Amino acid sequence: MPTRSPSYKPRKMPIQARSAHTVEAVFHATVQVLLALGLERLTTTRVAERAGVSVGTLYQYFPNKEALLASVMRRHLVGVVEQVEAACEQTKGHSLDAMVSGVVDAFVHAKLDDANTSRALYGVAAALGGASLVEEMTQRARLALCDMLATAPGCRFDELSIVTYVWTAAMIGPVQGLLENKAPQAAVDTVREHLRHMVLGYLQSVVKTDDRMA
Amino acid sequence: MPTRSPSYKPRKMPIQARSAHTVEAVFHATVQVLLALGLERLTTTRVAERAGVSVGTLYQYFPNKEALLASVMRRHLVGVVEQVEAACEQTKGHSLDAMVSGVVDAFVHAKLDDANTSRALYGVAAALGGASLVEEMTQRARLALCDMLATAPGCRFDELSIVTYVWTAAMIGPVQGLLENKAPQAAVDTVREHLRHMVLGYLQSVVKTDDRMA
Amino acid sequence: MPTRSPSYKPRKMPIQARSAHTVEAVFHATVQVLLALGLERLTTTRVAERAGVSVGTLYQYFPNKEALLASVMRRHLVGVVEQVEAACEQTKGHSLDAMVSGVVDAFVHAKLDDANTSRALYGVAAALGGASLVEEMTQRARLALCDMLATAPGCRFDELSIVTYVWTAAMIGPVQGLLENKAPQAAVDTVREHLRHMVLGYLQSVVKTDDRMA
Amino acid sequence: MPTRSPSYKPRKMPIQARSAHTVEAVFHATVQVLLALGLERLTTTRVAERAGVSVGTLYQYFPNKEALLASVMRRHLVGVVEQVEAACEQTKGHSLDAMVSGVVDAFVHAKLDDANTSRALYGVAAALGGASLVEEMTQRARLALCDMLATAPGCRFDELSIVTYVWTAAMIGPVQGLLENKAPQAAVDTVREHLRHMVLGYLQSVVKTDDRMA
DNA sequence: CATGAATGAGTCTTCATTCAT
DNA sequence: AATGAATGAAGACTCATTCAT
Repeated sequence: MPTRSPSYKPRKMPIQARSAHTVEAVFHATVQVLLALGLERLTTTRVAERAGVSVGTLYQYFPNKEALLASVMRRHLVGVVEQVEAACEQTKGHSLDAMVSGVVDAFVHAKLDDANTSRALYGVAAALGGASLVEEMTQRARLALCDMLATAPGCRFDELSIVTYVWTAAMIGPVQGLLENKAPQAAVDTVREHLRHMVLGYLQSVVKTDDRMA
Repeated sequence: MPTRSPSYKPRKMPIQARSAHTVEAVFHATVQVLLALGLERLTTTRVAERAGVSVGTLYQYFPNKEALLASVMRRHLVGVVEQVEAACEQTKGHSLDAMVSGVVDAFVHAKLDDANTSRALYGVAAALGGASLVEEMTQRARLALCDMLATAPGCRFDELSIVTYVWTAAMIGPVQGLLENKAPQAAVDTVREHLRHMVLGYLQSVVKTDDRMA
Repeated sequence: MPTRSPSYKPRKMPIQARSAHTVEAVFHATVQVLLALGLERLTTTRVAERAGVSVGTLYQYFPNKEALLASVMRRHLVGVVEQVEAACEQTKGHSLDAMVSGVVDAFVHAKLDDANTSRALYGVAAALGGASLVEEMTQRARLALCDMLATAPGCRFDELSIVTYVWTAAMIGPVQGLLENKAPQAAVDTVREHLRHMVLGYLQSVVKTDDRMA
Repeated sequence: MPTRSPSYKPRKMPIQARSAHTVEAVFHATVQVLLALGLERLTTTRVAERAGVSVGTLYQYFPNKEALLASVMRRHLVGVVEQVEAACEQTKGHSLDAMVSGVVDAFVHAKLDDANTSRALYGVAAALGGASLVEEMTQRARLALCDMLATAPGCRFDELSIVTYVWTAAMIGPVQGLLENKAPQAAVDTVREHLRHMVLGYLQSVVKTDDRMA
């Protein structure tokens, strides 16, 4: 019987690569099943099949169904939030108008870019009891918005936390509807334009402008 | 206060009233179970128990679980939409500001007034595949908004359907969050105030004013 | 408070007439439901509905579902057996040929005359545990056949009970198939002709003829 | 006989054999339950229990209760039909008498050999709406009979399809009764003898003999 | 007697999860 | 690590039967 080789990380790359590939396949399969059959009929077996692995393997990577869904959700949300954060970072110090355009565009773009996943995940959040995941991501976004707004030249906001709350919460609905084709004429650009107007109009009506002298 | 009639036929309850009472109890129980256990663990048996009737009875009034949920949903949505429609009707011909205040207040009021149901039903819509119910009610609300906006003195809106779409879709998120205590400080009045500003700011930035004088 | 009138049979006729009418309606409805939905989906409620009465009323006339089915079954079988018995009676003393023709024709006629009921009841017998009903009716028919065969001039049968058993059992299948359109060409007359040949051929090959001398 | 290989991987049972074993157990259990409790009280759970597996396992092999019953049915019918087909094949070119004896004996033997299953399945066909299964198997048998009869020396049959129809349909009843002990004296051999006489008598009375000589 | 709402035990079927191979 | 057969608790829904009106 040969002694165990002392190398604790044998074939590290290939194995990790395989893992990564499997996880990727499972994520993709989850979205596919969600899209094709809905959350109601999403079963772990079905996902595994679609991913080309066995259920057992799926359970090697995710402790249970809920964790799987949460993972998919998290991945999507992180992607969206990161784009929003980037937009916030980039428009720091610019005009309110530029900020709003940047953020709204980033959000719409992030959602539509990954439209299938967005659509698939609609409804999953609610099923994930508490939805603290969404809460967490929303917080991150709001924090970024806060930081950005603080750099708006000549602007000051009372109740900043409410402002970011309303902004984020109000922005989601119209975009979600876009994904479901509930928006009239499916005019993505038009809706984005309107969203910009809405948010900008909102901010302007609650901002305290530093009076112009000095 | 009239004395009770001698009740010469002591039917415990008129047959029709009994039915109505049962349905009412089931509706109420559904919301209770939803609130206490969530959609995931909402069983028809559980609902029936909570309602103080047998499953069989429940199935005498609702063909299946989905129909039950849809009924509860519809009832709630109709209630909300009707209040919005009433607000629209009442502010016809008034200023944009009055319209926005009226509608926003009506919506917030309707939702918070029936807060438990609202909270309970969050997530149910998604589970009701297609959710054409929500769609239908949203249409009604948007139609009412159209009619109302058409009477705003000196105002004209291009893309009215988009305007009502964005308005309704944007208004829902912040209010829903309010119900879930996701809003900071839980300041209902403040959020309502902000919503008014947001919608008004939005409308003003997309309206074409008849600058007839000058 | 008037004393009970001593007449023990008040409104006898009308009531019995109503009863008879109700029973009739229920019988008819049972067959209809059986034909339309099959035994599997035959429910007492459904039968009552179709009969235009309430379930409660149905249960006033039949103690339970099984009894209802047994009643319908019995009625049908009695009808058929009686026709066979009559045919037996009428051909007593005639030739074997005449007997066979008489019985086969009577049986086929009885079944096809009440074809809907026959079709509907196929399968019910098996569900009526034991099917002692069928057994009972078959006995009656066989007894009649015995009596009749005993009068066939110049014929004697060993194992008469086996003969009647085989005769009855063999005759049923082909006729049942006729009802279900399983017979080729749906040629009722041809099948009947063949049945006659079959039974006659059978009897002739097992009969002991009294040698012709006087 | 080779010695068992050292079995270096003591799999309790090769995976395929396990499946086959499970299916076999379920089939057997179905018949047992049918015999002991009847179709009415046959539950998938009950069958699974009797088979020593869980319901879930049963459903891994049969999509639903109906399919299970149909499988058991088909298996039985195929077994019977194959024996009839074999008998037909073997008596090709022989005398009518030999043909009839061969087929009748084969049928009776097949049924009685698998008597439990036969008894159990009585009544199942009717519950399997449409019962196209029985129809299908009957067709196979009739086809074989056709082929066989075509080789009877000096015999020609008009309406061959009717002949095979009547033959098969008539043969079933008496044998089924035998299984249920409805035949008097339970004299299997006697009934078989009678069946032979019946069928032979039938065929002789409808055959057109080539009276080539004379 | 008629009615039909209520009952609840009993069925079929699904699916998350485990574990022997 | 991978596999996928096995598990069995749980849920949706039905329906024979009863009984208050």
